[in-house]
Amino acid sequence: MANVRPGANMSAIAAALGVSAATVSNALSGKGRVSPELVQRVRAKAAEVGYVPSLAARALRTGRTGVLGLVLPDISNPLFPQIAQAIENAAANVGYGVLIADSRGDIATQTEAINRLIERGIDGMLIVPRRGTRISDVGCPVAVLDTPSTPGNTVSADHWDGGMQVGRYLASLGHRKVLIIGRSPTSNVQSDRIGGVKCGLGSKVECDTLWSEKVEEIHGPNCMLGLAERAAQGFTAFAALSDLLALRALTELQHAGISVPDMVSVSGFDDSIWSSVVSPSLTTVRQDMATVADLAIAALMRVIEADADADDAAAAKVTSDPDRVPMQLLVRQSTGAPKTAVPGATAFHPHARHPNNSTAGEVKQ
Amino acid sequence: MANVRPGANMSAIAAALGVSAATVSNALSGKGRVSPELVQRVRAKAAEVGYVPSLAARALRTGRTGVLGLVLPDISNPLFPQIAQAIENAAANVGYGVLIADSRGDIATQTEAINRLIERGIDGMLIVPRRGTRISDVGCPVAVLDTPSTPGNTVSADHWDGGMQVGRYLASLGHRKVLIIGRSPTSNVQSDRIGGVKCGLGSKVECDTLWSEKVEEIHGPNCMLGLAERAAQGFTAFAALSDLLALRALTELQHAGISVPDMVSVSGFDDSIWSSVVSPSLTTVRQDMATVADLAIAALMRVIEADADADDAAAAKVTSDPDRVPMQLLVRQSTGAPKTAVPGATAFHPHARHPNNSTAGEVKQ
DNA sequence: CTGAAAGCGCTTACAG
DNA sequence: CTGAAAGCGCTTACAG
Repeated sequence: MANVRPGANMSAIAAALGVSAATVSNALSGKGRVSPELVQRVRAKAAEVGYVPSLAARALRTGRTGVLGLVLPDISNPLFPQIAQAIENAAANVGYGVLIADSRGDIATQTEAINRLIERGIDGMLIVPRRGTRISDVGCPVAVLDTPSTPGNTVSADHWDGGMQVGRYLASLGHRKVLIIGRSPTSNVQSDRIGGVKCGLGSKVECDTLWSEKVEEIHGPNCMLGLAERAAQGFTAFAALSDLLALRALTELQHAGISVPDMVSVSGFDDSIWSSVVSPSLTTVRQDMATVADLAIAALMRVIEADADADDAAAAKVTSDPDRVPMQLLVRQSTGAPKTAVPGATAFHPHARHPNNSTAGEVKQ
Repeated sequence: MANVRPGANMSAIAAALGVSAATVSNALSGKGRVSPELVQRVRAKAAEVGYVPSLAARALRTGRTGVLGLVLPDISNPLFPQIAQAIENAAANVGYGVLIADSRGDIATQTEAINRLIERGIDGMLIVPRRGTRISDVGCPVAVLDTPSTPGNTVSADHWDGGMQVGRYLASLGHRKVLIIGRSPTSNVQSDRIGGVKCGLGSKVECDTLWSEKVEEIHGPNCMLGLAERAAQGFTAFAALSDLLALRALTELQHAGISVPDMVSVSGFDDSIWSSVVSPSLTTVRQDMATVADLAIAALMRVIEADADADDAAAAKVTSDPDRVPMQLLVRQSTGAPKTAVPGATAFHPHARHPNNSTAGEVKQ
């Protein structure tokens, strides 16, 4: 009696209409050949009694649950909300539910989480893998998200292209000495972004890369990155590979009395909610997560259908090569042309910008 | 054949052992009285063949799916990752899965999302309600998260107490003019936090409240909040009711050349990942989300069990009054004693603080 | 302590 | 175009 269904099941409808349950099933699913007129009556009755199909029964019968699993490396990952929202929506659009699992940064937990999902009988799985994880055969259709250079099974935005847009844009503003700020060289996403940035900057721009992870090994977590010194060395643009790093750069520079964008420019990646709220708002690159999600779900659906028809069994996988989704540069206030005279870190104008920095004038390139 | 189960079901195990399926079921669940020796053999066989129970079949039989629904007002809510992670973990600990649903800030979508979950046969639901939403009878056990002043069915941290800790701390530092920064006066959470802050500050401290929503109505989204002017008026501490607002305050002040915490202090709420990464790192208040989640799940379990035993049917609800979870003040670098001379917004020392602002020395009060 | 039987609600060949 | 029947894999009274 834990169930709160309005009560009516197929048999009830069938009885009420004096037909068989099979006919009700066929009428409702539109599969079997039922007379249009009967279909109408069945539909009407179903609506009348507030019929809600039992997904459990259907799952038992068909072997498909209509549920997908979403495995995240670390739910506290700032990009997670965007991913989860996009996936949930894309799945709902094709009638699927989404069960979440968190691997808490731990690879053992990731395996555990995957197994729990499998035990729940999910029809397919979306995995945002932990860095350095190889997703092996998990025994159900899998789509891997967000690591474009991983071969096979992968759906992702074109991070390299996003990087190129940033590089080109900074070069066009006249920056000649750019510091790229990444977290870890082992991240495929960050590698792709860096490659793009460098390509976009071109060979005439001097550029160096700073890994926050390495600085932290020496100075501890969330330490200063020494950006004031870099600015003094003549770097006029700081291209962070995530908004988290960009925010860190922005506040560190401001803290040191270096005005953004008057003295140096800062940009990020991901268009997280925080990037538009800070002052000055951050120039960033947005990936079309909705499209990524749609592609991932579509790929999964293809495999699931194929699995159901032919008997390819467990070996089936999402086979399409990385689907590429364009990225979009959002130019906001944290970037601008460099000063002709490279500034030291002392003299500047605190009130150089007008207090009203509405983002209404956002430019999309 | 969409199923990838290792194959063996209860009948297979029963056959292999020459016993009945009922016995296998009883042995595995530990319910029926089966001889210890037989239990051993059944367990061994199950492990040997890699038996995975069919949750679908169990659900059909028992009317319980072992799945909970998590309804979120807006997945892009910065607090969502923490909530989702805590809930997923707490649910997994009691053998439950978590299906997510996003109401995308829309109240119609929220209803839709709730219905979708119900149709999937979830055993219970956790709702982080949209502001101003009244969660009526949804036809399954419900626990409401995060709005402490909502009566009944609610589990949440003690936001009022968190506010009081901030207020007391700022007063103890010597601040005598404090600006509270909230988003919207309609938020129950924010109201509670404000009440606490004011109480903690005591009657001798002058304090004013700024609502970002109201400022934005005039100046547009993400506009400046006019904090530099407030600093000039003598406000020395800015107590934001969320880290998002705190970050906005921090960068706006820095942007205007006002040094934090040398000239003014800034604090937030929620301990989001961003608050520890910026410079100076933000003093904030952390709620013990794990405990909130545990309480919520426990309350839900209680109702679900009761529902299964007695036949209280659909009316059953989480009845316990707001469970109170303590909040924890994390003192970081964005707060300090006020300057004796209230500063104007011009002269200050850009390099007053040492570049290495490791958060290792975090103080917990 | 163990087993035979019924049934959860659906879908799917197979007859008619 | 419609129906009778079997069965997905489990659990739960009920006998023995």
